[in-house]
Amino acid sequence: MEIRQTASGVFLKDIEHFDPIQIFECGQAFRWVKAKDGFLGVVRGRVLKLKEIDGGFELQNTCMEEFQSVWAQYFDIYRDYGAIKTELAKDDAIKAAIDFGSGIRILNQDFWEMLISFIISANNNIPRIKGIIERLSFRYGEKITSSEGEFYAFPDSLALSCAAEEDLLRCGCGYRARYIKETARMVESGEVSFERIKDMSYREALNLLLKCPGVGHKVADCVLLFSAGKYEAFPLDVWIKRAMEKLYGLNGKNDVYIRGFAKERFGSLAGFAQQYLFYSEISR
DNA sequence: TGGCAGGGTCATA
DNA sequence: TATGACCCTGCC
Repeated sequence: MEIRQTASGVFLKDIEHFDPIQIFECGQAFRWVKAKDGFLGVVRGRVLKLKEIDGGFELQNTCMEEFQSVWAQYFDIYRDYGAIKTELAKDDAIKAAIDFGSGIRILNQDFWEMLISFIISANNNIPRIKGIIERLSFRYGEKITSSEGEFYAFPDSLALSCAAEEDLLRCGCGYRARYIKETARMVESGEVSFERIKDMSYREALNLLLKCPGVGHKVADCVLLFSAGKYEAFPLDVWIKRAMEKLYGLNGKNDVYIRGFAKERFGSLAGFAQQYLFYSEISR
């Protein structure tokens, strides 16, 4: 892989296991949109454009310094996905899913944004989840003016803890409005924070997150996997259940059993397995 | 055009 | 441990 500064950004050449469509559509991110000549994302108060050119990818509206301090970690650039896939593919059943989503990477996203985004995701569909997040950002987030136009950052915890429930309802949050407000308060008070979560074991972190209203096992696993590097997390949703039933004959087994099965089979790589299975399943 | 299902969670029994 | 309700809206 070669990384170099260009006039318009940072160019990545010969990067393996990297497919923007798969990365942005494997269920982990809600704020990337397809533009006419690439992808536009609002990430940590910044707007990034990702464009495929000359057999590589250019990250526009950024520089080398910011690449090293922000984007390399965000895109998980330095992780050896080849090794992960080789290890997981020892299990024949998941091989096809890995080949299908071979360009997936697990993004390192903002803890607070993931927490609220996945509370919103409960019993909801993806287009609507994205719409709610956009409206919350527009209503409560900082405006970002970039060469690509005007965007709005994801609102901070103070903004949402102070928001009127009525206004959250107007953004389309529905019954999740009070969960968002209360969880925002818990984050604002420091009761729940990335600082605490990051140094905890997976199990401890899970138990802390479960104290937040609107956060069950699945939502907590998403937050831990997508923002805290807890790769043993295995978010178990209806899609993954379907995939696991088909691949491993787990029909009729309950969530506890399926999670135990995944832990046994995928171990510390369970989160990566989940992403390959999810993307493969929703793409059928 | 109406009715269903949707990246689950929570309360109740 | 198992059901049903739940805001709202895409989508068939």
